[in-house]
Amino acid sequence: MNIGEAAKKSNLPIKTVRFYSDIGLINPKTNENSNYRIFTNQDIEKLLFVGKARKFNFSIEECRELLSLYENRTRSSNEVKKLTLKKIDEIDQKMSELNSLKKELSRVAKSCSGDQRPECPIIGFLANNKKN
Amino acid sequence: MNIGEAAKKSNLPIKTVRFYSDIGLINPKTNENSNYRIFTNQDIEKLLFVGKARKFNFSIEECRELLSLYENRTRSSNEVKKLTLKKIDEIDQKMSELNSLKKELSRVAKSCSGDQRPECPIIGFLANNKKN
DNA sequence: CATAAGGTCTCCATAAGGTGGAGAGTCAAG
DNA sequence: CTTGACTCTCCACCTTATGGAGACCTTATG
Repeated sequence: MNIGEAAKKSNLPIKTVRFYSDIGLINPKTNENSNYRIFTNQDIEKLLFVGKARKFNFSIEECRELLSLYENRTRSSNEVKKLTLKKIDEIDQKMSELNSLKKELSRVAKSCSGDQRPECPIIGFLANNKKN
Repeated sequence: MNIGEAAKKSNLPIKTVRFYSDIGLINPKTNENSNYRIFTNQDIEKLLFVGKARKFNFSIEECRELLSLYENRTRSSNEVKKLTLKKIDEIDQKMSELNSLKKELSRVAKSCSGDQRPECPIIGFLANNKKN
């Protein structure tokens, strides 16, 4: 099938499918006459796989890795699990960063009267390099 | 002072200071002879301000806005507070996204034996386009 | 058969927020 | 004067796409 149908079936924008093909995440064949990309059902499966993995915050390179594990019938589930646990760790880290961020911002926001006067503890906080 | 000292004092990489200067976030004077940038203490303050705001997830454009509020002695604290509350909202949203992401990943990771066998529910999960 | 509409192609630009390197100019010390 | 350390500008690259231009292909219709 052509790229339009492939895009529809994989729920990805055409541009994205073309991009994934450009970077070799998938390798559709090429019609020698028209130069059109030709997608198989297997390509669609891979696109769906990648689409999902991307939604789950796996990077393109991780997707590439997962795809090769996906294709490798002799790989151990261990490798896949390791990648997943690493991803969970990253999410944890990100969340705790965001959490402390939020705490500090909430604190300064609370201390700001938010009125018409120019005095603002938030600005003071951001400008103060000595503490915090 | 020159850019090297400015970078040290503001705890930013030289390249970043130059970048901020290029995009007009700060506007150091220029030595006409050497073409070197000349930074004042006020420039350092601004750099520290931006450095901190960036850490707190304010975008460059938001930093630009904050800087102009910072410099504007007649602005109301209201405007600053509004920007901060918006930022807190964004953080909340991001956190809840990450949270559901983590839940799903944890679930599939838990269901994976992580051994030498190739059977892996994670791969199955990512490959399955029909449900979840 | 010609033409029009719609698909597809490649190439380039843009986004954010920088980072890295090349090659040239500047400055201060020995 | 030379050496080394700084700094300059300009360009490319990173990630993950997205948007448009201009050209080519395919299919349907008159």
